[in-house]
Amino acid sequence: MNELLKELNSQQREAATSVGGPLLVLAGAGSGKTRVLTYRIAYMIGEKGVAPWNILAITFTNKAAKEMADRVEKLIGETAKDMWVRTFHSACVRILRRDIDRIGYDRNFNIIDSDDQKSVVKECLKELGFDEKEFPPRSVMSEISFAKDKLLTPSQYALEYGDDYRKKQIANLYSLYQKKLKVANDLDFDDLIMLTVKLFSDAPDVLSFYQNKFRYILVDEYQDTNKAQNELIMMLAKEHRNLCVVGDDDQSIYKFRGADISNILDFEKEFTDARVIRLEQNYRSTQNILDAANNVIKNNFGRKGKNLWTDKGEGEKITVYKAQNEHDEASYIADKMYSLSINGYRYSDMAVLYRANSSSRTLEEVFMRKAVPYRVLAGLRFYDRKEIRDMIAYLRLIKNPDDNISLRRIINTPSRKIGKVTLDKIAAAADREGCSLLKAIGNHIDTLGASVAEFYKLIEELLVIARENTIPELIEAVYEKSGYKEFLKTDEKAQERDENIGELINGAANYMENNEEATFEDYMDNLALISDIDNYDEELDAAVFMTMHAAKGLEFPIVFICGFDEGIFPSFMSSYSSEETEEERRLCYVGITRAREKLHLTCAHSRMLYGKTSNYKPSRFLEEIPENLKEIIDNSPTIGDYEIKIPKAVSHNAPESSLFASAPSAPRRTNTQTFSAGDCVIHKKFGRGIIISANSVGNDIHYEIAFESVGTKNLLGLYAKLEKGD
DNA sequence: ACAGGCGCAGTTTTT
DNA sequence: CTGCGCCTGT
Repeated sequence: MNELLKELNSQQREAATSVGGPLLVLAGAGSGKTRVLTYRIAYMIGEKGVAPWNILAITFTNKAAKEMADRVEKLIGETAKDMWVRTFHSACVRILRRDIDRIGYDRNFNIIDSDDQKSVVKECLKELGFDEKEFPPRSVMSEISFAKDKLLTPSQYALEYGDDYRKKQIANLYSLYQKKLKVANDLDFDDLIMLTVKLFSDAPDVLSFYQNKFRYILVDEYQDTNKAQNELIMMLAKEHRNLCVVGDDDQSIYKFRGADISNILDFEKEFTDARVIRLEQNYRSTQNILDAANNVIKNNFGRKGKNLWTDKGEGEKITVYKAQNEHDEASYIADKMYSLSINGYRYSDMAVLYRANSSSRTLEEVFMRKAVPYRVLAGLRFYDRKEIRDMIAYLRLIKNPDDNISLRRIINTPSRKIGKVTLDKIAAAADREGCSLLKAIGNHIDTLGASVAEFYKLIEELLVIARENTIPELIEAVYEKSGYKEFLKTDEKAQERDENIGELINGAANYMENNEEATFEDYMDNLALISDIDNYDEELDAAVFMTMHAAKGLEFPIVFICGFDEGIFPSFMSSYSSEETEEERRLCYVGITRAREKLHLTCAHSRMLYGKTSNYKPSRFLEEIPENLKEIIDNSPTIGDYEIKIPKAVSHNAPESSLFASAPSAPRRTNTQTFSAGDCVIHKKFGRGIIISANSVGNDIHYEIAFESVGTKNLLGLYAKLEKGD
């Protein structure tokens, strides 16, 4: 154990070994936070004799939970399995499954996701006669979510905000929404937290059971907690007061979804005897990168204050590229990456970060054209795909036949000719008789027509199958007997969707293999909470594009951040309040500190947004980085250029090539020699090879070349500097 | 019940 | 410029 502690610096060691009482660890980016947490747990169990089952470690994502559990297990072995290392939500599900009946709910609840939430909100809007334009479902959802984050019930919300006309309406919607969920025995993600808090306050014996169980509590990413989550932790920690929270106020970037930075800022007020430890030594980046980050973030008020340092040395300057427009910007990035790849970097060492996902489009176009390998981390997650969500809705209805929300989703998917009129009839009956939709169908089976009767029979049949078969078999049966499989055949993406459902079945089989004791219910909880399959393929050698939000917690040797323009980053959406601008600045801090060795920041003089081209000023965040840390490459048009070229060209829709052919960043044609299939060529890095194919791409030629030493590569003539071999 | 056309709005996202 | 939601016509 003492050997282990030698691997920590003195602050880290102090954080790992201060076991009793409240502790706040302010862990700067790249300061070895996860290492401290895992060593701390190992130390508690190994040295202090703390029982693993007395430990609760809370994270936000499943990925983080899994990583922490794995690392602790590596340090101390199997016994680690007795700890709870869970996300807020999965811990709450486990608590609620045991005791939610104490507060008048059914233990067999289903968990719905935001897509279902939205359809319930829409139902509510319709029933109350509200206009979707005046009350966009998205904003109603987030209002309800904020209410729950603040632990406000519909009536408390109405009391608090009822003076505001709009909020009064929202309160009505919230109330109806809640009623619908309750009838369907569904909980949304926010309910999981809020109801656990309610359970703890209404049933003190349950609370004291968990207080006694979890004598040692650790919370990661504490700056991301909302009020409800904080309250939950405070209730649990109150008795034994062994609470260690780890976070970085400068990396709080989730206010928009309810994170309350005051939880971390006020921790010392909550616990006046709290010990505070700062981890400021950074093991990730060069000093120049850290100085840039420090200089940006110091413009924020209301922070705890921290200054990252490293013993790695200065490193390279930060390159700032001022592009003419977004195409030029993307070309710069692609070209730079290509030349780095020639100089020994792997593409997977490089990332492009941006403020909003929409930025990926131009990047993709340019990278595609230049044949620079990339992948985009965003897009649809596996469980968000329509076909998967439909299958899950069937499963949820089977698990909990009261689940009206799931029933509505699938009663006419695939089409069974059950439309609005029939559904309204069913809903009216259910309302009258105070039962679920499916029960109402059962009660009136003879009057609702053949297709409804057939649907009812289908569900009954599936309920039997669920009782007698394994989960993969059940999903298979749902897929076939519901007619979904047949229905997919007419879909344009038939094969892909079919494969996805195959993947769902595989996943279920895997889950059951790894969790032999698991029930259908456990599997469904797992589906609801582990909503993204980890398809991050580390092996694939491609540059990765993602938002700065998505990059939190990751690091790359080479980082490009694009869109450093006022209005883009910081986004004009956040220009109304200084609070929001500060959150943007924290996002900038997160982005910069992802880089290990080299950072490129780019802005563009003009860019097209929403179909309109306009001019932009460089981001204030660029100005906040001191001159001596930056190396500026200015490719923005001079005044003369700008007046002569841009307006005319744009207004006449000139082809891109005539506008930008002379852009200095465009690769210079140093070698106009071209080759065709069968020719022997020599490449500076890959050596001798034979051209397999040559296809012109724009004004360039795309070669597929079989090299003697490195195998087949795809290269572009303009970049590859090929010479004739013999 | 569904396809096709129009009009409008437009960050970030885990569970 | 997109994508989504509503409306209309079959």
